[in-house]
Amino acid sequence: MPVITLPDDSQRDFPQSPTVAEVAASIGAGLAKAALAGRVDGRLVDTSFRLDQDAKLAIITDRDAEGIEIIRHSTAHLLAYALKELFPDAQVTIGPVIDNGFYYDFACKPLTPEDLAALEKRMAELAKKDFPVTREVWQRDKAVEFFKSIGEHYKAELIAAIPADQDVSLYREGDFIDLCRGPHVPSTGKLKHFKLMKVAGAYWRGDSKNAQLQRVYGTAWAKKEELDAYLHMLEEAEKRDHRKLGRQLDLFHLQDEAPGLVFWHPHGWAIWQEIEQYMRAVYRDNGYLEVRCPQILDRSLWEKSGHWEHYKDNMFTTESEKHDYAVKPMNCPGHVQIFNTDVRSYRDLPLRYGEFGSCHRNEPSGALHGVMRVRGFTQDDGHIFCTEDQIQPEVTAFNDLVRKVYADFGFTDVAVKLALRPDSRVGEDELWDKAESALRSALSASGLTWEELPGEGAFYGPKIEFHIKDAIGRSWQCGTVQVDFSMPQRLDAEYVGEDNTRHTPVMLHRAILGSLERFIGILIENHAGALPLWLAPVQAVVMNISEAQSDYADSVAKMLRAAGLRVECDLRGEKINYKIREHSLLKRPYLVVVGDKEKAAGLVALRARGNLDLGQMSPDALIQHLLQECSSKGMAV
RNA sequence: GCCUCGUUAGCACAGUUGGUAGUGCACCUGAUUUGUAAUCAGGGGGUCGGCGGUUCGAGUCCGUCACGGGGCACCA
Repeated sequence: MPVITLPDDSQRDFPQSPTVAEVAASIGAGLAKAALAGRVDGRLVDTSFRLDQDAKLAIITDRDAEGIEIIRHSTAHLLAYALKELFPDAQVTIGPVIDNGFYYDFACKPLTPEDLAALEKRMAELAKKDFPVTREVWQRDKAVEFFKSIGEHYKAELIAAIPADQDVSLYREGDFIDLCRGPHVPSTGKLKHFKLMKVAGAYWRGDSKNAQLQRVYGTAWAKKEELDAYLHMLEEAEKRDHRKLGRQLDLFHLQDEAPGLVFWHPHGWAIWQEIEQYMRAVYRDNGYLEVRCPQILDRSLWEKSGHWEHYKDNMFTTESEKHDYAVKPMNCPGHVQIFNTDVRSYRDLPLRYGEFGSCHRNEPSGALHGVMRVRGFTQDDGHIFCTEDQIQPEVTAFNDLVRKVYADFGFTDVAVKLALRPDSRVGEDELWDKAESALRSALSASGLTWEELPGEGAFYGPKIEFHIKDAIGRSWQCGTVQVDFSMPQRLDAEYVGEDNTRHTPVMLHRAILGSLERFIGILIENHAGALPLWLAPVQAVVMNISEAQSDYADSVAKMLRAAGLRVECDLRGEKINYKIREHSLLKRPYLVVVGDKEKAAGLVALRARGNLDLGQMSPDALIQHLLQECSSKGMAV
């Protein structure tokens, strides 16, 4: 007679072993209806699961995170069911849950958008029939045979990879049966708010040598409002697309003759310069020495650094007078060359070099995306040469610096990840232990919490990654700090220690913004093009109402420019409404209007982005207002 | 690089079952001198991505190449 303990610690006795669904029903009819699954002693199970001994049980509904995952997972199965109905020759493979939804990979003919619409319709029909979803346990070999017999060879291959002595669970709904660990919703009627998003190619087992499958992406939610909100977020993301805004706001362009390389227009370059000058001050105020290294270096150096062997496919190479050269894909070897030009003492360490390093990498054409992923980019790259004992304090200081810089750009939600040793790596395990624990203690010392990613580190050392969250909830990896024991050695960097013998320094690779191109793209999307005043390419537009005030307008613009502000002057013979509209669409932070009244009083009328009337003020007061907002890095609305 | 969907004026798009191209904005000219999100009138502009094919006839159908979007793979 099992005793079931519920999350509120209340206990219920049952005369015989109840199922999860029966326990839910004993609590209330509403809960019975809402139940999607159960968590029994921490393990997720179907509502049909029978509790034959004492257990802790939580009923999972769509208000639980697990509930939504189960809905998404079951919706993926529903998609497979619908697809097998429409295309009986198709083979199913895998269909996992992902952020906001799910996907399912199929071996079948290429799917069109019309196919997606038809699939979605069929899914809705199948859901409406409210088929029970039932679980069956099979012997592994029988399951393999069964899937082979119905022509599901991918599925058979997946099951064959499961140990022979292990039973497998299959789920059946209507005429469809699929291998799955579960749990699933009790019936297809629980699946109401979903949408198929897109179809794309994907490789079997994620390997480009394998067959290409058709991957259908979908989204699924517990409530209609959640689905609508998600679709709205996607629309919002589309509106914020930096490629579109880059053209509308005349910031940059790309063209066929220079794939993955950006032409920065005057307004885009103004943003760039503001950021570069800001970061230059960050270097200066934090003990970095700015340097500049050559773009092109001889092959022999790249061979020594290991790039020629490990990174050649991504490097642009060139030849002159029988010498091979490569355009630099990274700045680190150059910085080591500067380090090596003198005998360094332990007293010189830590030695920090910073560079706005322009790098080129021959990225695959399919990887290119606006200014976010390019072939030519500039990093706010720095390398710190230090001793092993200095790793921890240097990394701690860097953690603080990164978050301060992000805050200045308006990003306060920063996730930290620690990527640990990969299988293929250089260096003794002892060194890795030391490096990883130095990074961990640096993170603790900074008061940060972090997620660890085993196996994701670089071959030369572990790394911390900083991910910033933007205004619509998307996450972008920007900053990183990496410990490198290998390159200083390969490139013969040395310092003389306290013991008067030569040692190899440790090198920390670090970047805060990552690539300037990409960071500007992120800023554009984060602010939907309406950059905060200090970054805005044009900070104010002075405009006259009629020709009579053009001299005065011009003199106001000159005063603002003399104060260091980026200002345009619009003296065209257009109506003020027209000018306001045009400059508002260009997302200019401030519009300065002067008419006869302002001219006579020596004032200006100020309008801020977002339709805000700030009234009249003197040009001096305006300048104070703008400069103060710039220095506070005040955020755009 | 692979799969897929696209490519029509500077930009955003329309173009019905094949019958030698349209709309809006932008641009140019003229008039208007305007008080906080579009003044009026006129005008110019396209080898419909390239090449080949089917056809009396192709923006429209077929093939191919280039480029772009999305995804996959890649991202030291």
